[in-house]
Amino acid sequence: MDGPFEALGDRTRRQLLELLSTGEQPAGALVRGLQASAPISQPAVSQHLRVLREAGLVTVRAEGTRRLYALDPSGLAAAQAWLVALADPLAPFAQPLDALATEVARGERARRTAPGAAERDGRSA
Amino acid sequence: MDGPFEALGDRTRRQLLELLSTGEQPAGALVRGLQASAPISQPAVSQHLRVLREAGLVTVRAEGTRRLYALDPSGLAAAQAWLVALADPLAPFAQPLDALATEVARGERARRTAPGAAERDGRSA
DNA sequence: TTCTTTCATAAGTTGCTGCTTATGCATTGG
DNA sequence: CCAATGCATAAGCAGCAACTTATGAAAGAA
Repeated sequence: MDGPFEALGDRTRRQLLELLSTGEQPAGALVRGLQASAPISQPAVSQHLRVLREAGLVTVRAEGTRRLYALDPSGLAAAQAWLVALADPLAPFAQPLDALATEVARGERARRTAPGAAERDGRSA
Repeated sequence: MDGPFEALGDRTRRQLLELLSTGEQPAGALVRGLQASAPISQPAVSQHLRVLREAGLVTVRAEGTRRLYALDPSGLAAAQAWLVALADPLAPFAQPLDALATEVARGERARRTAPGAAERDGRSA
């Protein structure tokens, strides 16, 4: 299991990504976040995070005794690129990443323009 | 197995979608298309097509004794919508389809307008 | 130091998923 | 009519993927 789509194929992992969409979070917070929906063990979450990491969908950063996870835009862009290439017959699957990178970059810029978006960690609202 | 991402999680099914990106095709052509890459049986392909259909990623149309398959844009848009919503903290997962539709539509237009000269103002990547 | 917290890994089990062969059901053609 | 083509479904099986409990390593607190 290596690709982004294989990682995205699991519901629990998608839920993890949704939790991370609010910003960088330690593994423990993610465990509690998932447990709010359904009973799951800490090792199970750790294994899911490993899959997401190897798929390039999240990044990890050690801070003290905690591991801070965050979305990896490049991995998400790769997945989006593939979907965009599918819908567009003009773009073959040679190097869809370029075309998508443009698309994503534009979205980024548009989003940065809007004020107020900086989250440190902390509990979700 | 019901969602689009579950369906996209399989490599063979993604290959089927790539084959369909060139346009509507009968099941038999898809079988031969896959068999060009790796040995696979006709029933296996039929089962994969069933999954894609139930996930809303492809549509079927009977014509005589053939079944013509085609990409289902709505299903693909739904998957894209989710990915875009992820990268955009401002858009919760309430109705991400609207926001994404806009984004995707813009990309479509941009691509159709200038096939090849995409990076006029963008920085190199 | 020892205890606690935070997280990853090891090992083992179970259920689902994707594959196969065999078969059935339409549609077309002789 | 019967045969052939095109595709779906049935049944069964092997492999993997996700889960569990148990354990260990690293960093801070007492």
